[in-house]
Amino acid sequence: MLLIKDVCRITGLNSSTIRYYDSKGLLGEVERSDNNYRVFGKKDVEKLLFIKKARDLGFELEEIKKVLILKESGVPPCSYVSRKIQEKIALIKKEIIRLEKERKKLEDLLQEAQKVTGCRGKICHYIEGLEEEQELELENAIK
Amino acid sequence: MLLIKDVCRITGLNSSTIRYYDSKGLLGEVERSDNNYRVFGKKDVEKLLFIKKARDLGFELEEIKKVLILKESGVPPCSYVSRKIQEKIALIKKEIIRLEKERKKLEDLLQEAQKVTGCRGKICHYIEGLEEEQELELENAIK
DNA sequence: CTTGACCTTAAAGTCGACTTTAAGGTTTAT
DNA sequence: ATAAACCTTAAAGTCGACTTTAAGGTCAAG
Repeated sequence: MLLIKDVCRITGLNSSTIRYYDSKGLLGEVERSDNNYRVFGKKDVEKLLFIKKARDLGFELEEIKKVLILKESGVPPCSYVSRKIQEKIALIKKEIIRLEKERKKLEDLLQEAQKVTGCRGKICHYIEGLEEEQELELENAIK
Repeated sequence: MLLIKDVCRITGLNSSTIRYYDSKGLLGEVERSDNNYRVFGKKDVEKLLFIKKARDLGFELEEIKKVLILKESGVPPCSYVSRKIQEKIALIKKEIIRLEKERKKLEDLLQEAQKVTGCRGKICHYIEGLEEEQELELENAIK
């Protein structure tokens, strides 16, 4: 019913992205016309819109593929999806904590380093953090 | 004074990583022995420790290279580094906000979807978010 | 009959920071 | 003399989700 450029228009996806998804097996069997053009139906468009949303939620193509395959084979994918969403939330929480630590580290560094007038440190005291402890170790290691 | 494996021991870096940094020009001119082995001095080890710290703070190799080159040519890299740190803090803030939105989105999705009993949606209502508005558009687009 | 707008595939390129592999040279100990 | 433990380079592989390129087939309009 639809050729690839129509599907691009409807979904907002790039034609090469759609072919890529197809090549990765996310669309199952896509119908072909006599001249070997892909012919997309309503189901295909639904799948593509689904893929787009799932990608936007941070799902990987492999995860999405699994969902689509479960669905295709009559198994409700909801529990899998629900679990994945919970995993993603957990990962995001972790990542936020990591970033907040990172941010604090950088802010502290900036604060500390700005107290100093002029340029200190072997290369740059902003990054080296003014420490001198490693000095001795290094000297010893070299000799 | 030091061969690469000694530098690995001191810095905790992999030998191929050190060679990689060298190949990218981060170490400047590294001395060579008669048999063409790299011979590292105190300065080189300092640079490598600096690179390690900077990488840990989220600096890219190209940024670090610039710092090292500034330093080498006698220009204090501090103002560049300070600016980069501020940029990184800004990026991290943005990223945290993005992740918090993402997290809220996923949590809302989970909450909403769990109200429903059984499996709804064309593929999975967890991801599709129960909406039906797009339905008509799609129907029209196909015909 | 040719131009332009479609469509196809396979393969390579992109991003960054490495890691791995292949093929080989050096040095030290046994 | 040979094995072990170093060292070297260039090139390819890795991760994921694409994008781009090259080379070519199809189809309708002018």
